[in-house]
Amino acid sequence: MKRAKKKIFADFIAQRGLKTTKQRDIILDSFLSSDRHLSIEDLYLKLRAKHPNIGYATVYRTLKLFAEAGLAREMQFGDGQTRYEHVGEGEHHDHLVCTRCGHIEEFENETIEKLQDEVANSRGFLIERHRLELYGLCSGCRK
Amino acid sequence: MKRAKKKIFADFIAQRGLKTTKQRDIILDSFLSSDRHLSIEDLYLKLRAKHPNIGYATVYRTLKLFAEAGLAREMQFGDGQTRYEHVGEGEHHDHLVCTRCGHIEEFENETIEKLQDEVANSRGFLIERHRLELYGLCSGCRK
DNA sequence: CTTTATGCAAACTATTTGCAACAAT
DNA sequence: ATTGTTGCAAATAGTTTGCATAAAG
Repeated sequence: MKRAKKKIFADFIAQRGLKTTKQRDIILDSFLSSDRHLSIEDLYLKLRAKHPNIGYATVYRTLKLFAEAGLAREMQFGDGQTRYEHVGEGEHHDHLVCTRCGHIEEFENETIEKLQDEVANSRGFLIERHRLELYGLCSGCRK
Repeated sequence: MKRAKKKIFADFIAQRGLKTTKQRDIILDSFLSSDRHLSIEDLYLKLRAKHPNIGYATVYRTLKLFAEAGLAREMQFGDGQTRYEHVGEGEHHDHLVCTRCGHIEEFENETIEKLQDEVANSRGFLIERHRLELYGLCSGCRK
């Protein structure tokens, strides 16, 4: 799966006439073996630990490339930190966000999606995407 | 209704030992007679037209006060602009956002809310609040 | 060789803060 | 008088960009 995603990125790079670089390899590798909702800063710090001379700008630019390649998606959970979440093909999910510890869980619910479509239809809206986030205390933090 | 909200704010101000000022009156008045999802910048520009010497910082600070007083709620729709929406007591609604013209509509759906609670319960989450936004083309922009 | 990528620092955007002058109580 | 408020400019946080140098094709 990590292999498959690397392939996707390699193809994307090739097809756009871009170049394979050491940095992109490192960043992709680190991204793929990280938490599914990593903030840019966290990824940057994680990278710096092993590769002290990698630049912040490169991380930003490379994450944008991942997004264009369809490997990642930019997300904001309102804490002022942009996160990139891992994207699998065609998959979609929503989020539970713990306001205390920051833990993020994913969920899917067919019925909710269906109801959303109904709402949109009744208003003449054509939905492209949506976001649904439930904020509160995770089971761990409730105690 | 505008009157009622002004009363709420006046009470809030009094009860906190804060002061009534010309600026706060002007900003509240302008806020109350604006679009329900106004960006800070839009409000600022609107204000500047009549009151050229009002400061950006004052607008920021005052809007935060409105939020604390329960008159407004801070919202982000991902375009880098913070908006403040009007809040009525106990009311909650979600949003349809047009990605082309920026139009924002509100909707409510009991069933979706109920399903959200179920999801949260099944994960042991205690929901404090949620956000649901449907992005796409509004009826006008579909043509 | 030619073109793209990198790292750094400077630029930018949205927002917040310090502070002296000012207004409300 | 006292305390909170304003407007400005400077500070901050997150992100983007210009550019000379370096690396990939």
